[in-house]
Amino acid sequence: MSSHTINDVAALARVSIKTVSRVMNGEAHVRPQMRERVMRAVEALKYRPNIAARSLAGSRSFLIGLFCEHPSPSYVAEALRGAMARCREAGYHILIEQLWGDKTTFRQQLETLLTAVKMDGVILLPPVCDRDDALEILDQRAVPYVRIAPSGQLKRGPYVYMDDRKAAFDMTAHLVRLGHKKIGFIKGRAGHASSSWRHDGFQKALLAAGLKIKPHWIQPGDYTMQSGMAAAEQMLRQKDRPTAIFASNDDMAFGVMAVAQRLKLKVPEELSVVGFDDAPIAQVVWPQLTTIRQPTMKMAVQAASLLIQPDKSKHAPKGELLDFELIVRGSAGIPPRT
Amino acid sequence: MSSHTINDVAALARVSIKTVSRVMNGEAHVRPQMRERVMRAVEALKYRPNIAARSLAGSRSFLIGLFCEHPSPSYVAEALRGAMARCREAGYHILIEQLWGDKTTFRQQLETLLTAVKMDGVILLPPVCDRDDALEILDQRAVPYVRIAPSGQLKRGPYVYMDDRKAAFDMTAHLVRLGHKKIGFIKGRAGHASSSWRHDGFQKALLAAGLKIKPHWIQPGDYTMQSGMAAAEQMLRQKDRPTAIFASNDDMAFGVMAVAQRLKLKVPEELSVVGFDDAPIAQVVWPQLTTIRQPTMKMAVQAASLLIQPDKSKHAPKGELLDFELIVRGSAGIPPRT
DNA sequence: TTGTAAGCGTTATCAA
DNA sequence: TTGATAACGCTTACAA
Repeated sequence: MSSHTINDVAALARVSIKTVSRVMNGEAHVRPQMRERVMRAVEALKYRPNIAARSLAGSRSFLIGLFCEHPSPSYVAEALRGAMARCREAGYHILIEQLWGDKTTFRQQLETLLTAVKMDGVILLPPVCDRDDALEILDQRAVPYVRIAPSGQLKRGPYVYMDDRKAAFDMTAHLVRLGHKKIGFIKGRAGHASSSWRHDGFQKALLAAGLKIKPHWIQPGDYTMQSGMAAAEQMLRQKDRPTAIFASNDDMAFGVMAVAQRLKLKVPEELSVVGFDDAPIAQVVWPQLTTIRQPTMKMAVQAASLLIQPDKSKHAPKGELLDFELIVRGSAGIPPRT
Repeated sequence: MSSHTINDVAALARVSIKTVSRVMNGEAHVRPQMRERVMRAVEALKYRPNIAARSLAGSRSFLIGLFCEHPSPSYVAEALRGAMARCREAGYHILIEQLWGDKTTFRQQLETLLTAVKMDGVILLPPVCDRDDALEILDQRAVPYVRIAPSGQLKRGPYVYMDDRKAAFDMTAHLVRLGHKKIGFIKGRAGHASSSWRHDGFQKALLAAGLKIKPHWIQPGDYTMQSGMAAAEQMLRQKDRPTAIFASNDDMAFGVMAVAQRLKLKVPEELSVVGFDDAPIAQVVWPQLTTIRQPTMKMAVQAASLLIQPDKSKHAPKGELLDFELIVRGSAGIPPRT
């Protein structure tokens, strides 16, 4: 019962271990007849190559690192799902690691990690994917990596992403299509690349629709529910208030909904609210939130694929664009008649 | 720069590789002087033992598996945090794996996994921790495991858990202390062990307080928000309605809150609502939900510890009890005057 | 207390 | 197209 080794398989198939190795790795130059003989022995013994031995002897470890700063955000779970699914197909495994701290701590953690365990590649989740020090160490050690939705350093290495600007554009266009002419916007945290992209998309869409951009309909925010509430207060307490509010993320949109409720403004009859992210809660609040969904799982699948089957061509694109999803739920409707 | 091996360290410290090995593994019978000489070399070269080589040669792999059915639930992230923290201290790493499916699929997945990679131990999260087939395979291969909050098979192997019955008892006592005499209860999904424990604790507390248990104040549920809404309808539409409702989990409590809002019953002024789990949303709804918090992170720390330093004593307890937390927030208050 | 030598289960080298 | 044999970096016996 104790697991068999390559020697057992070789003995049973009456070939050398090298031939078994060739078959297991799908190498060429093996006669079909031999291949089949080996496969039969493999099946019979339920042989599975030992990952540690492979890692030690060969150039592959069948281990892929997934680095995050914190495992709680829902996109981490999504990414995990995608990465695990793709890895399982290919016989790879996910080593999940938490990385954080100032440059010194971080560097030490990462160096220790990389020398202790050889990884065939690494998937970098936000915000780790935006750390210069991480990229520097990985580059230096020639550990392949793919970043998920990075917000900067786009020339540094391969990444998968979605177009925040276009998503914000489309969401705004959706509101316009519903008939809204007075649309408010709550910006994300200053300094975050996503903040400016989303804001940009919003403005482009208003311009394209020939709508006015009133300064007091654009409020600052920092991606927290509190900031969403504050921004909503500002916009809704005024005489000339918007009929729809586009918050740069879901948390702020929930803040808007809370304020609307307090002001006895019915959503969506009197005020449409839309967000960005599709947080799990978006389906729990009432009305459910119209929002943008990042294809996080697909991104992780893609990232894992890039690491498992590295694209040898020199012309491999640095960034792979994946489609977002505009999720229409109940929180946005036609504007009230005036 | 390319990572150094044990030979480099031995050469630099002018000792044999065996001595280096002894030092790295904290073995006894090494003179302090030697130990220090080795340590200096280790520091100088920033040497870290290669995990694959250790795994192949020795009895430890420094790999701990974390098995879940789905990575999304918030307790998975919590457990991940705990396990990663504990593992990092000890130089271990977390291999996270998704396991699911019918007996055949599941068995195949697990067997493949276990023969491919040697793990020093495995942490089993719900609901995987309650699968006979999982325990059977692990037992058979003598892979150490610790289950987190299992709901059955308590004699089969070590586990960490919290006392659901006592938690439900305490929560009920909390409502009684606030002055409630008419308390409704929504049961969890039939068949789940937690359902009966929680129900049991509730009943014990009512008895202890000398309060009546009215049949129509106890409603069935299945842990979904919908079932919570249905149960709340039943209880609140009647003349003689409870002043407080204890839902067996947070999702159902949210359902209760939604119904209360629809019926224009103010929470907590006219109706107190409490839940169980401390889901992330519990802090987002308004009023915030009074609930019970499982010490999931601590459980995972404990579980990892048990695997890293296996308790050799024969008297090792099968189950380690950890304290829950009763989190008092705004959704429960004193009952309305009649 | 220290060191030598033999594996661990693969892949890589190179000859057949 | 195949196969002996030497790594890979470490732990484990066992000897000194």
